[in-house]
Amino acid sequence: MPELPEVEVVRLGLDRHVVGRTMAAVEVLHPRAIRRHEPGPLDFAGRLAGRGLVAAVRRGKYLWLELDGRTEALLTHLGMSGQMLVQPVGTPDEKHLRVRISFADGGPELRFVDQRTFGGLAVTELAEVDGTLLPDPVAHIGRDPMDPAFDPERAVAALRAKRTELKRALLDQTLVSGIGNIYADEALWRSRLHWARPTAGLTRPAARLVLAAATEVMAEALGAGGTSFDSLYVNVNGQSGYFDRSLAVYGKTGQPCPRCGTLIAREPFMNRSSYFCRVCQRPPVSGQR
DNA sequence: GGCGTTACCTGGAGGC
DNA sequence: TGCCTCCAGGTAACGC
Repeated sequence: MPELPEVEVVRLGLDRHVVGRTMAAVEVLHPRAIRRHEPGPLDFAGRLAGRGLVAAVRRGKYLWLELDGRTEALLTHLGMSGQMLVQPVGTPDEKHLRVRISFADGGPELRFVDQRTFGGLAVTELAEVDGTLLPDPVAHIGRDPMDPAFDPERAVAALRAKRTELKRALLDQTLVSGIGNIYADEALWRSRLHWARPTAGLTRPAARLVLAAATEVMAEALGAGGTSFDSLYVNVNGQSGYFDRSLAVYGKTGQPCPRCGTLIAREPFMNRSSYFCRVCQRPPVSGQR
């Protein structure tokens, strides 16, 4: 599942393979893939054809390609299963190919492939927010820990100001962006905090600890090329990352905790799952978890 | 306004 | 073999 490290790997690939090139034609094979581009497929294709790509930028899990003139961008969110692939012209279409972008130089084309269609593309306006040029739909997203302007103490304060469960706050992209279910569970395990711990009453050191752990685990994952459990997550060349070999708790139900040996537990959380160690990560007293 | 819940979507895995 | 159900989960819309 693409979270911050996986999206950054894709951004690096786009920066290398498509920035500096001019789009020639855009083919939308599934309208849902551009559902956030309200004027529809014809407008989407028309606004991209003939335009140059000048930069590949990311905030959290959002990724965009700035268009020449720097007033618009091709915005992407990979959702759960989205891939941005750079493929030689003539390569057989992927089963779930949604959008194809060909280039004026006749070189490799850019393909948006998405099995579950939670992801999508849109052409959006760019506007300056807090000194940074952002697509409109990204304006409310907080800075991520890889952002040079990320302010850890501001994030600590925002986390402690919430009145909810700790994991729910970690997944809130308006506080700190880029953290998804996998890295939230790993960060909580590293900081020995239970996912249901209330943010109210969370000490400043504890908040610093869990945010530092999230930053650390995502940096390690980036170094490993991202996390992959199946063929759904790949970089622009179609290669999977291998950070999943380093995960301590995510998806490890029934396996021993790498720290104490207790079997890893799984509990339902927000229509998904939380993986944790019942001994290392003591549940909050009032929650009886 | 803040928080919690739900819909969206597809395909693999497992049970019967 | 075929059918059914469950599960994966990021985001936005909705209700309280």
